[in-house]
Amino acid sequence: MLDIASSSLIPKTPAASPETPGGSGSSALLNHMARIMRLQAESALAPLGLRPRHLVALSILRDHDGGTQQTLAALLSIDRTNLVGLLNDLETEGWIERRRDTEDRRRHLVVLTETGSEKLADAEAALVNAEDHVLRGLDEAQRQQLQSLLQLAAAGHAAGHAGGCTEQEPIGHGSACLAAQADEELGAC
Amino acid sequence: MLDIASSSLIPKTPAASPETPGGSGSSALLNHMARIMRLQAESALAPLGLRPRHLVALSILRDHDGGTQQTLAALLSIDRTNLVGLLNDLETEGWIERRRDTEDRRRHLVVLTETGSEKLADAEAALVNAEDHVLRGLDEAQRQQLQSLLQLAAAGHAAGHAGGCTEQEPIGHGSACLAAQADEELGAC
DNA sequence: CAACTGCTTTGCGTTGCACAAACCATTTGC
DNA sequence: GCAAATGGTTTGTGCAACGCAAAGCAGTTG
Repeated sequence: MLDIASSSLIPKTPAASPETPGGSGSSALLNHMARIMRLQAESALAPLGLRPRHLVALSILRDHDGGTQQTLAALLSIDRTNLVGLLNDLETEGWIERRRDTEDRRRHLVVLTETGSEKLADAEAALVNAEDHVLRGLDEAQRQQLQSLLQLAAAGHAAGHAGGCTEQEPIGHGSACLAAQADEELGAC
Repeated sequence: MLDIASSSLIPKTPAASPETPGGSGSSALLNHMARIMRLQAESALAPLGLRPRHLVALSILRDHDGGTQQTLAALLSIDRTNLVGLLNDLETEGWIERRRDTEDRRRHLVVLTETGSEKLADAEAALVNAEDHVLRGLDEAQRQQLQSLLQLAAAGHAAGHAGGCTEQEPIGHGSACLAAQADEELGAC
């Protein structure tokens, strides 16, 4: 006999009880919602010549303008050889510039150009409908709340680089953090 | 001259103002945080023989047990040929079963097995540290809040399938939703 | 000046998909 | 009764987004 009660598309219980310490279940939910958002974002961004990974990089650059490639790779948690390719895309379009650090000419400082800032603003305007659609289960206040919490989490992650280990290393490895070292150097200048 | 003020890892301004209608900026933040979470999750899940996409599928199944493959594909927003491969993985491990629908023998109903429920619980226990680490910028109440908002968003997405178009189609296409059709059929039984 | 660092290029491999075509079993509608 | 449609499966191709390794160049450091 068909089990009707359990076959509805509407979830019957939350994945984790609200009182669960450490909030287990966030991982699956983040993955799931991010994937759905990305599918919508790809359609919205394609006419602008952007891909979601470009958007993420430009957003991070807006907040961390003028940092080194090392710190960017750490913030984005990607391999530096992949960062090079990503920045090549953005530079080719004129959205960023690599500027040689006068204090250490081995380094580039990566800055968002005016064109890049405008493109990012265009992209975010293009995404409003996509985000409204994907987040239609939330009201306006809840969307703001989600955004704020994600921003706090991202800031905590960035700050964690200043004080801890790289994301690529699983938790517990004690090696010095590249971003932390770079940040300390900048702080000392 | 090195621009110290703009080179810190700590973001200087939020990506979007809290009063921005539609909360633009969620897309980049979701992508970014999901990727960071996934990197940690992969390490935590590997000893259990799970990958993040397995975790997402098992989590969705816990909430939507006994649904058809069609509705699962719609919920997960993946192509049905990819769903077959994903379910083959889960079935091989004994975490799910495909049961023939006695009312329509073309269909399988996909159910989480007891082994699968246990494996999912194990996975979530393994992820507690990863989630604590990735979300260390949030306090306990904020993590619960984030989880609740993501669950609401996921529920809204699932409900949206009951009443609207598929995720694969960009917003605005008016074709009938497969999941909506399936859910209506189930509701009528 | 050797050793190290920041970045770049090239190459290889894996994962997670989308998409297409073809097929089988079953149901539906005329 | 049968053609058309449906649910699922298999095979194949291609692509994006990575990780990782090796090698090399320019520049800095001790």
